[in-house]
Amino acid sequence: MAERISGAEHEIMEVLWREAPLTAAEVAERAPAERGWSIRTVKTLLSRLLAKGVLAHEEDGRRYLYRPAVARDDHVARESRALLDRLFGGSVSPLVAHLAERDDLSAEDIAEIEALLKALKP
Amino acid sequence: MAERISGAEHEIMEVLWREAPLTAAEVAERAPAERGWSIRTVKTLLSRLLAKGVLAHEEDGRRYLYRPAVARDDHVARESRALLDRLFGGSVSPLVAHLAERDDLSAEDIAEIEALLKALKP
DNA sequence: CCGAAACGATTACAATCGTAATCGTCAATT
DNA sequence: AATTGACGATTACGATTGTAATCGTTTCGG
Repeated sequence: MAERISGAEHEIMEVLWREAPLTAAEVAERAPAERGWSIRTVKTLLSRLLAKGVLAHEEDGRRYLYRPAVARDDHVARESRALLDRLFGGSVSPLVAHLAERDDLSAEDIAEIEALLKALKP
Repeated sequence: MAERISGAEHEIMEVLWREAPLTAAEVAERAPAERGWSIRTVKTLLSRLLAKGVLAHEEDGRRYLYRPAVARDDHVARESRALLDRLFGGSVSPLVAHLAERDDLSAEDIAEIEALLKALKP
């Protein structure tokens, strides 16, 4: 497993992580409108995701019902780790430091993170 | 600008962000050994990065000296933002929450982030 | 019962990527 | 002067990606 998911494929996965199972047509309806995908394109992406093993399908008459075969959380964890490794030596604090330096942290972000961390200590 | 840098290209950029200017041969020497790249491959990647405008070159006799044309910080900021947008609704605290839930935060991480945030307040 | 619509499967095709090899040229060595 | 080696430029080629179109088959509406 641990198959690579491309950008367009990811958008499809987001639809199915939000709601599943769905038919191809339903996925197409729920896909981000700004991509302007034809139903054909959506079906191609669904096939590729099936082939990669990150989607599962069950037959519903002549159609398929698709559902995720990997948890969003697992995927998110892998992607996050990859970014931290690639850009920040593998740990989070440099990321936070970086965002702080670039004034990319709102007061809310700061408050939320502090609350989170406080809750972590017993 | 804002050209897309691929994975292999990124490794080349890391070399030049660390030390520049360098000749193609020097970049090849310093590239991660585990990639096992031939000098040809490194040269191809350098050309592509030049074409994308993220590297600059100056002539040194018959050779080129390469140096970054974009700051690592800017690149890192763009990549980080892209990940936060794609996976966490655009803000950092969900990322931290996610890592915390998955026990992916060491005590050190927590301490460092707290120190960082404390330093941010007036 | 027949034609149209809908499905999944297969095929298409250009762009990017990873990984080079070849080509033409110049310079240093014999 | 002829040869060898190093350089950048150009070309190669299969895999992946984005974005579909076509094909063969089934089903549904008339």
